[in-house]
Amino acid sequence: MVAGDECAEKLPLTPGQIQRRHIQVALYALQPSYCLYEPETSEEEVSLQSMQGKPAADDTASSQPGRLFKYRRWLGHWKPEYDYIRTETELALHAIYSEDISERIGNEPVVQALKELMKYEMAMLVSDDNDDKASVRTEAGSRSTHDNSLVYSRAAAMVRACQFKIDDTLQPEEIPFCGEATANKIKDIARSGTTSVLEAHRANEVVCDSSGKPRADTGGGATRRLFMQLPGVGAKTAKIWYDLGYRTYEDLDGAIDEGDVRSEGGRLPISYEQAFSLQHRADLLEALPASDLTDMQAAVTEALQHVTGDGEWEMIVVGGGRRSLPSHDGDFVITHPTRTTEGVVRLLVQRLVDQKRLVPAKQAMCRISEGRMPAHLDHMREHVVHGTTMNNNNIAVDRFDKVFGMFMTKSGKVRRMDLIITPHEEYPFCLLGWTGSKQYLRFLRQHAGNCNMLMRREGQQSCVVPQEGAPYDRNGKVWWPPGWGEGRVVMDEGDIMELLGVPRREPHERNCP
DNA sequence: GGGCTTACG
DNA sequence: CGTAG
DNA sequence: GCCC
Repeated sequence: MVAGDECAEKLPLTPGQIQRRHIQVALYALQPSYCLYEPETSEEEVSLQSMQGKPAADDTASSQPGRLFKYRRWLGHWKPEYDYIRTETELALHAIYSEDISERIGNEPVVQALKELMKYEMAMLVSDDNDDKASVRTEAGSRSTHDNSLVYSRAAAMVRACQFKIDDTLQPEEIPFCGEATANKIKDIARSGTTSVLEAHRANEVVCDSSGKPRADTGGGATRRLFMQLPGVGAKTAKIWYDLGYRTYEDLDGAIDEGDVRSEGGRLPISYEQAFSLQHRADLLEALPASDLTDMQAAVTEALQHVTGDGEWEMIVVGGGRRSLPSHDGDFVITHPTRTTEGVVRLLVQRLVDQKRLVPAKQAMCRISEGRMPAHLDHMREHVVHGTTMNNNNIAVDRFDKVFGMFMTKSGKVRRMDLIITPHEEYPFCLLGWTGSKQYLRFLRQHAGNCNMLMRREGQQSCVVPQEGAPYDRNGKVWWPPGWGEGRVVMDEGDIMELLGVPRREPHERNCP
């Protein structure tokens, strides 16, 4: 209580004011999109801008109506209102990302090749402590492997959504996020099934950039990616192992068998978590059968019942599993319609360990985190105080209590399991955030950002959800998106999409790779 | 020319 | 450093 | 490497 009072003293705005302001900022910026569905409001909008002395030409110059019309073949259809979509990102959210569809059209091999390229780029992503900015800037274009992986990820998503069969006549302007360099790679892949960079990675060779220069630290892609498949092994460790000359899992086994590990004065640096993953790699690299998910569900439900004495807990599959993809782990969101979720994580983990269903933290990866994010709240207040907008519009995947651990199935297999625990009010946000896909969320975040929309809730403060006060337009009049009004609250993921002005999409339609 | 996540353990 | 969507 |  004392802390709360101090907080209120320090800040000129109450939480209610902060929240109201954000809704105002957010929905305002969304208005132009919505207006197109209602032409008469659109005219109001324009005249309003002139009245406020804002050059209306500013908006029209940077975004000509119909600029994205060239992508109609990609999208497969076109509606008049799409002429007013301003960014590729927003258009991307109107597409459907379904593996089945891209398979049927025949583009899935291209998707898989681009996805593979993306993964190699992630494997190359090692933060070099000793690189000065000069070396980063020497070449125009590809600045870091992270940048490259983003390019491939977006390209793979665009190809998966593409409604025509891609061949080697592809032009860059036919697909969003595909410039000349990416289009050339896609054409290679469409023609021959592969491209030079991909072959280089597969052969553990050093990779060249688009200007033909060899890129630093790019050797060993295939091996490093192999090592990275083990839970607890990231790009850095994989590179270290590769540089030490290890090439296969058996090489690592051998080092351990011979006691040639760093903790015993030997060569191989390997943590106990990593050694566990290596030992159980056969289980961990397998796709989970559905029976494992029900096994997890039963064990966790029992544990929740046991530690809280309550049988009303809800637990649903998220992640790739919810998007109807085979998964290498079990992801679950857990919530309760009435009870507080506070403190449940630790009790839950304790019970699962006692029951021998979760491998204890001393033997393998078992990370518990509690999502509070006080720093972020302050950050948000800062922006509200200064009337600026925030750039980080995450649908938080981070603010929930969670467990990343190793589950023992009844059949004796080891499986990665993630549990995310959320208060009931935040359930739709949690579901959306943890159902993904990663790239779908990137598009959603970026679109939210373009609209100055905030996609976070902090406790009782809602940023997107207009359940604690009406939003206003620039006249100071109450304004709602179509279909929304006083008293309507976000009930599901679709409501969040609607508030962001994008079509509702089922989980299996969010499979951007 | 800047952005392309972030916070936790 | 590794983790998650 | 592509978009804003």
